[in-house]
Amino acid sequence: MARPNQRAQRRLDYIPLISRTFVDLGYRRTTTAALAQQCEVRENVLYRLWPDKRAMFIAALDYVYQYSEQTWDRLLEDAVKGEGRAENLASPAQIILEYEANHHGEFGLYRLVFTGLSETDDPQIKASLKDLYQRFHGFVQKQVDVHRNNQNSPGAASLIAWSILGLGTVANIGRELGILGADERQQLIKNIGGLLLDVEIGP
Amino acid sequence: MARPNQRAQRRLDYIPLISRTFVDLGYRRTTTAALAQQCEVRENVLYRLWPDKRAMFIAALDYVYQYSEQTWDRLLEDAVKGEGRAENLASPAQIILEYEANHHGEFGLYRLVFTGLSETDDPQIKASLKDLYQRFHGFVQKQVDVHRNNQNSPGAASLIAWSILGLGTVANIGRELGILGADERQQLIKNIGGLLLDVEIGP
DNA sequence: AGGTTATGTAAGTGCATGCTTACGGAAAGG
DNA sequence: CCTTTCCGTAAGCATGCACTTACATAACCT
Repeated sequence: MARPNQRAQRRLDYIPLISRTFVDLGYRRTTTAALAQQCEVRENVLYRLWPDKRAMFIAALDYVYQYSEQTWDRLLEDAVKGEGRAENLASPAQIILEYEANHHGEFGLYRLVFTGLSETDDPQIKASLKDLYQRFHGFVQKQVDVHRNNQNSPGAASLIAWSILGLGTVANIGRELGILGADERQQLIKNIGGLLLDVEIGP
Repeated sequence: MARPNQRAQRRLDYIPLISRTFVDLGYRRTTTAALAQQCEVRENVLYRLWPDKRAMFIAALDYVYQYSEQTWDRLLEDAVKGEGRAENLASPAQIILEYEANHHGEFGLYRLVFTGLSETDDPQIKASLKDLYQRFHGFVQKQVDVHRNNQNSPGAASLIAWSILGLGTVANIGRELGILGADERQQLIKNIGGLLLDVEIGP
């Protein structure tokens, strides 16, 4: 026997570059040649790590979401640490809203989702996208639940989480198209998002 | 001279079919061959009516949005007529929310937008999309303004309109991916949307 | 050392696809 | 009737692109 394969590691090396390419170009416009160039290898090197282009895209989806969630988690951890001395009353949900209001989806999560939504005839891509969105919604819902102390009707947090996802989505579309200014975007996420967190939902 | 051309009319004949194809397949997966087949003509007939595939897509965008807005306008007219005798207190905004809660974006407007968003490197497509979204936002904002009697801070209606667009967007994504059930979708648009209409926005 | 396997480089293949060209015929105006 | 312009059909072209094959080299294990 000889040479243990390091495919797992190499996948990890290339995935950020691959993700960036899919984010910038979209699924269809991303050619395998472009991916290879971005990774500074030949195309067939990538084909030794994934069976086809679709698999590369799915891996990118997974990576970008995981990376985003990790970022939010770290953000919350840091907030907890810094909270010792101050009268910081912000809930995790508020902290994330504040953060997202001032950042601009730099991971490209939404762009991947948009381009993926044009490929939902492919069962695997659709399934990956579904999984991503469920995790995303679940994550937000958890924060909403904590914020509200689970005190309201059980479905409320889910609805609010969806609404907040909607805010983020439309904020990104507006920015992408150059319609929504930075200040308006900020208000949208922070003010409306903040209102949604505390909204009372009747039957 | 001979034979006045009827290109305008023929464009009108084909655009619904072309739109449907773009909605179903997305921009990239829609081949000119598929468009031609759908219209029951040869490809080159379409190329006599539009300079290229992109122009066909832009025409489809325009058509689908116009059709949607027309539908809402008619809905409001009908509501006004039927209102004579009853104690119907619903505002136009509420009527549209109610309608959208029970329908499912059958015009495919959102699907066109999603697929178009992967083509925003093309200046013409981006410009068309921007125009569409501005009209869409303007339309919703107008309804919100009427509902609120312009009484609040000037920016409020715009923010609320964006939020409602967000609700519609995420509702369509959730449905597309099979995550959001019909009932939850309905609540999202009607209940949360209704709350947003009357929300008070502080400074 | 030697054999096995991963990795690098290069070229190529087959098909899909946006778009074009060529031509025969039909309709309308003079 | 005759000319001019539009319309239908068919074939084709050039390119782009996902994916493959072939082979040389370098790394690792026993």
